[in-house]
Amino acid sequence: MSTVRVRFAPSPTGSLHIGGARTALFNWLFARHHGGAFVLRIDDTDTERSTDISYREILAAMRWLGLDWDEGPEKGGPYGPYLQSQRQEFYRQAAARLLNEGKAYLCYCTVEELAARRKIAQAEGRPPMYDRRCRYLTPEDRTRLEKEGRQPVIRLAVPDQGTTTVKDIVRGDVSFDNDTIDDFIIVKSNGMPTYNFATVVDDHLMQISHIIRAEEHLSNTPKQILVYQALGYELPAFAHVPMILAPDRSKLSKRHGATSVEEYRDEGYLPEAIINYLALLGWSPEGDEEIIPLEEMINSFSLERVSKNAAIYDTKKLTWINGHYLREGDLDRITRLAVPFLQAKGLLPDPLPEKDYDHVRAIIAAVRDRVKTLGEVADAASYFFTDVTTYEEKGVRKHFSKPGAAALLDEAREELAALPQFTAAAAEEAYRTLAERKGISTGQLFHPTRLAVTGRTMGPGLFEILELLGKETVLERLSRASRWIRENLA
RNA sequence: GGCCCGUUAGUCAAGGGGUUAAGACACCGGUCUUUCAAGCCGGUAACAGGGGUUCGAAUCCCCUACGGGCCA
Repeated sequence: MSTVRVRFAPSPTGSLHIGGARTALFNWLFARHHGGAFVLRIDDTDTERSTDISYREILAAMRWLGLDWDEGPEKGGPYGPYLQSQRQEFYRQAAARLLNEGKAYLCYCTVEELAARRKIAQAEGRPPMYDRRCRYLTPEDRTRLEKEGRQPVIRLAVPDQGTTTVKDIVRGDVSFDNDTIDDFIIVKSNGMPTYNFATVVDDHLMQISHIIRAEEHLSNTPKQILVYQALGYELPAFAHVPMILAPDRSKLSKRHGATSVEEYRDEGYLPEAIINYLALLGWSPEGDEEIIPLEEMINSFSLERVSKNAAIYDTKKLTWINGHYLREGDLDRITRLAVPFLQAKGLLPDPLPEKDYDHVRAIIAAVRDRVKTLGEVADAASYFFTDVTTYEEKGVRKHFSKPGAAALLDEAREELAALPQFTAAAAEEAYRTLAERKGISTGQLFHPTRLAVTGRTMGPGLFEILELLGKETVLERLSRASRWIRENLA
């Protein structure tokens, strides 16, 4: 079996978006499944749009997701450099060879001329393809055109008959008639290679065995195959994975809300949740499981089980998966990840004093069952770190408005104040005894207390909250609530 | 416009000639509970349309529609 080598080749023109991350993940899973190499290559040939910030963001996002590359930027490898902008010499050589062998030619037509001819062709109902007029230029023509100061492009001499078939692992054989492919440009007038050319040269030089990429590249593949053939390169295997679309079925873009990995990270999604969700978008394991540990993903991943149809990106399931990992994840790790979110809201000092860590961890343990993201942890836990100044209106109506509500809180406060050991169990016992003595239901006592100490009607178990808050705070909040009721509801 | 790909519930998605057409998210109901979640139990909901082929089509073929992509 020949070695599996795959690559992910993003353009550094923005942050790593969900679609790119999914493509990267499929490549990564395929490589890990086969014990092959996952290569990261940066397609920065578009010097206008490529930025260093984007480059760094993409690398950071890949690392954050855990998609480590075996060869690539900041890592190196035997087939570098891994930035296309630094590989000009390879493209130049390949193009020169094609020119020499008569498989490519210089074209002096200007963009304006081309546009004009295209317009005419369309008006006459002909396909707007390049008419190949420079393919058969005489040396005299060429000198004349060059004297005019024209900067030539290099075009591939495409056969005008026959078909080119893409053998695609996901979609089967897809054929294109060669006469629908024009003599496309492989090197621009500024000397830069086009995508269809550079990618072939690099994939060959880097010994890529399987090209796994988004479906939008399927239509470009016959052109690339023609380049492979002209250059005498062996063809890799192709696998075009379906696109990820926005809820309105259009291409995913910024106007659809969060679409980049960074944004999800900042909202408090866990990398393993994003990986898990993305894996399920376009691929399905054989069983019924939706929560799939990474190991198992690697074991069971195969391109044969990648679906053909585009998927609409919907965050509801992602959020559910995230909630799952938040609940099940190692508590220390979740705590470490949650702390920055609490600090960002000003609920915790930065850095967090070592002595406070256990307390914070206990709070995270109490609230993480009822939230879906780390961002929500901060909301859910706010009253542990800041005073309660307002009470949820619905709760006030239900629990504070009854006659005697304030007196009841006072009474409860007395009981708690008398406790020698302020623990959840002791508080609960005191409360149950008090409720019984007063002949009221436990709820009639529990609900107003919860509202008094948290300002809310929902949350973790009441006595867990009391213990976490500590005696002093609880007593203080009970008196404050009692006072508030007398002042506002009397 | 030409070429290419696709179409199973709101969403992901299994199923590839014979199935009561899986499962998950979401939604709704029940249960548990001091609340809210989680968990558990249950429910609503789908083969784009039309022609073939076949004893039999979600599954194979053709057309149409719709969606998407590529080329400028």
